[in-house]
Amino acid sequence: MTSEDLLTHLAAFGHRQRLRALAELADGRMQISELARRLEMSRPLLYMHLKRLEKAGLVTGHLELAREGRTLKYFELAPFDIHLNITTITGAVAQDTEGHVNMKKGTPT
Amino acid sequence: MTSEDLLTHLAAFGHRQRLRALAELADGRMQISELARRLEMSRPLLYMHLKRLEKAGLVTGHLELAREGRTLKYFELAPFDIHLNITTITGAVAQDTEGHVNMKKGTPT
DNA sequence: GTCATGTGTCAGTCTCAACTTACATACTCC
DNA sequence: GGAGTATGTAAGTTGAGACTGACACATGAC
Repeated sequence: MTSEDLLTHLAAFGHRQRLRALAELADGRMQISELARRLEMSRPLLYMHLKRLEKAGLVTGHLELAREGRTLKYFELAPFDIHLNITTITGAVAQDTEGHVNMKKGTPT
Repeated sequence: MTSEDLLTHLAAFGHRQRLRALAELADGRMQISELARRLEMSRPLLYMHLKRLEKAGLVTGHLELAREGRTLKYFELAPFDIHLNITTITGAVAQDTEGHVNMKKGTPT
């Protein structure tokens, strides 16, 4: 894991509302509007948080058609378990310095 | 661990320069100025980062008098190992809701 | 048709962390 | 007395993330 990835994860975790959202999803999948009501936050705001969580790979979302034809978007937890210790950190930072020549993606060959 | 504590830790970790500082300190203790030179960042800026790390309990700093009478401040790693998984998060969030009556310090009676 | 529900997004505002520059102090060596 | 190095801090700028409000669209029920 590069420090880039590690920081993406840490940034995703590092907010109270997102921790609460993850905790809610621990019970099972839930649709956005329902989750917004439970967390008592505006839907656009929750939407932003969920996007961030999804980008980090901590949750997954997918649209579904309900019986009535209405489209509902459900989010559910993705499994994760990050050990935050000095070994993880030095490893991540080391990968950066190793790849400092091609820190930008691409140039694989 | 409350979510307050968890967020403090996550915020402390969640910055590239602080990860680099932690990685440097993995080799052993170091004084501020030396560390600033190695990381190629301004001393006040590093100072701020170290304060944040110290507040989260990830590093410890202490002044020392060098032979020449000069005061040097050394920082060294504190042991830490946080498992970032859904159990940790739900536990932290649960502690918040338990104490939601007196989330603010004080007002005990 | 209107009303209620759902999703998706945009244009703003606002707060705070990050960062720079500058200052003060203390010590050593010349 | 400098000049050099160290710590500690304060004032100011800046940029990103958090947040609100409003809009668009679709569907079902009345």
